[in-house]
Amino acid sequence: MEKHMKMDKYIQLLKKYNLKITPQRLEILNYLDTHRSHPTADEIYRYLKENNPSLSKTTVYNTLDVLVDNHIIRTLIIEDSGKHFDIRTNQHCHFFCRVCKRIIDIDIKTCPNIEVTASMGYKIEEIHGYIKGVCKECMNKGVVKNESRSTT
Amino acid sequence: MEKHMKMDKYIQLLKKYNLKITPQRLEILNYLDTHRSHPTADEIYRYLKENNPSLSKTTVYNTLDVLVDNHIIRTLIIEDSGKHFDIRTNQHCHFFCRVCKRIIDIDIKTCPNIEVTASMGYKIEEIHGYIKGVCKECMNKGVVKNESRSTT
DNA sequence: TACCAAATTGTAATAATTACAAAATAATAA
DNA sequence: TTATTATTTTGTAATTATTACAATTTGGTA
Repeated sequence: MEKHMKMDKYIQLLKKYNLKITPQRLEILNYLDTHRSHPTADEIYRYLKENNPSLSKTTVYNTLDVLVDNHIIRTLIIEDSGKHFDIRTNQHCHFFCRVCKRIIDIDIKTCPNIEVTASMGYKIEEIHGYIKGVCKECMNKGVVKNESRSTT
Repeated sequence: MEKHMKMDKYIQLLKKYNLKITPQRLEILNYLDTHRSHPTADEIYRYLKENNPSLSKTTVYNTLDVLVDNHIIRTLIIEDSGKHFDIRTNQHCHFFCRVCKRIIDIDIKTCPNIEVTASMGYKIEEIHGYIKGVCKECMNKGVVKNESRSTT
């Protein structure tokens, strides 16, 4: 998709939520849409700072907060390296590879345990599933042996 | 269980993993075993400091690291308020109530998606399931309405 | 009982995030 | 098009959780 088409998409998105349209918000949305590696606020900041030296880190944090509050993006907390952000809001979980450090999207069906939990009287608003281990690419490189030990 | 019986249990546990037996480690294990509310390092520190004013926060962090490395306890990352620690290492997931802020253990069966992920070539080492919403007690107090909106 | 590796302690440093106030700007109405 | 105003952006300072590090102390063993 061409850049101005994408920007138009983000403008519509912001309008839908009654959010003001600012160049900073558009660039941050574009970054998240283009880089689906689940970046941190700092990664987004360092990249966008290149073409916009007056960008403030506070703006990045504020914008991400606003996007999360409006459910346009999701927060991911993996390990303790701070928050990561995900523009995919459909049902999926994450795999963190301890070798290559990537956070990989895993598309799954809703876990039956969720239904069980709901039926116990809990009001469910967010589901976070996160698996840690070694991804298939790193396994194929033979860095790690394959006796699965599940530390639940 | 009496205190000296419990302490004996922790001594055996530390011995099993070839860890030196120190009063600090015993007190931290006892705290985690007695307070299963998934405390943070700081909560543990502030409590134990009362009876042991010379306790250092670094010791609490070091000890928790050692216990995690030996799989005696687990780390939980809920929201962004820092790490929480859990002495239960059997298969379960967590529910975070956004009203009362408690982290509640939910005993569940292994999610079938794990098996699917493993069969795709991923080596699975840790599974973290965390649901956010409103717990049944807070729901019963009527603070929140019950139209479930699942933000997955 | 003496030794030594490991653990504990206190302080200083770091990293991620938030608070805050001043300046700039987007949306709206005249 | 311009003026108005609420919102957003910016930069700096503060905060919080955590880690680094070196000196001191201590648990386990010979």
